[in-house]
Amino acid sequence: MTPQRRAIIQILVEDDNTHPTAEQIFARVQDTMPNMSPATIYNTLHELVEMGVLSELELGLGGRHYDLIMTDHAHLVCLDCKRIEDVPYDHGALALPDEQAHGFQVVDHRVIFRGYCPACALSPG
Amino acid sequence: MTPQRRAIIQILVEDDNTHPTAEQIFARVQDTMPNMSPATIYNTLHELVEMGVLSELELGLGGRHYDLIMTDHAHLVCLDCKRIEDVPYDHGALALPDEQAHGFQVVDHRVIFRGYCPACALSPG
DNA sequence: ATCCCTGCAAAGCCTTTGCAATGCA
DNA sequence: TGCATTGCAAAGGCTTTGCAGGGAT
Repeated sequence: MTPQRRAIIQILVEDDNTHPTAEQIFARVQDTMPNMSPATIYNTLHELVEMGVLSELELGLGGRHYDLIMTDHAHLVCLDCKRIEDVPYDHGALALPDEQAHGFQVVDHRVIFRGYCPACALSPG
Repeated sequence: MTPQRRAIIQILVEDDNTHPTAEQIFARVQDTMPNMSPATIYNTLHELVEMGVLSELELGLGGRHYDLIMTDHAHLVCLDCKRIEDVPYDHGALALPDEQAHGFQVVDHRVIFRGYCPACALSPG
């Protein structure tokens, strides 16, 4: 547990629910540790994912977002401005029937709702 | 409708359910049109997505996969070998309650089941 | 003749890698 | 002291852009 890792985790805890990308985390961490390298960010994020503390999300927005694992939830994304919201979701609610599982051991599933946020629904573009 | 577009569409129709990436399509199209440029692939795919013929999938596998829109289905991915399977899924089955929608106009949602295919479940790594 | 599409080449963005130096335990 | 971690710099993969040539209508 190094200062670098503490700083990264702190950003994730403070900015919970912004779902930052590695790049955004990198940008923010510059404030306190201006010469942290990208490699450190990526290393740390991967380890935290490995440890099960973070989840890495691909939401169809063209980047990888990192999310502290707090509770069961799905994501709601604005296809226009890329805003991301958490929504409550019970992962027990949806199961893949055995006969459709192709013999897979299913470990989890993810749900993404896509649409337009209030602002973008009014003025598309 | 140019020969290039026909070739790309044909690959998608023939290889339905392999969910190729742009790169994979690019590689395959070389067989018949060796000097098609990447730009053409990407342009065409984007247009087809725009037209609603294809959907672009980010499945957490680190690339963008293209899928002919035939029928309602979800995706099942192997976290190890990255195999992708279609599974039947009724998109009417899951709805986001208004009070959780943050005012969004929800247009659709996507479901990804994650797990390990039979081969990878036996010999992980 | 016009306009859209193509190929080419280069740049771009994000991420990963290799290696030497650092510093934590 | 020893070993994991860091920073740096460079490379890598994939995608996008700009521009000029070419084909189709």
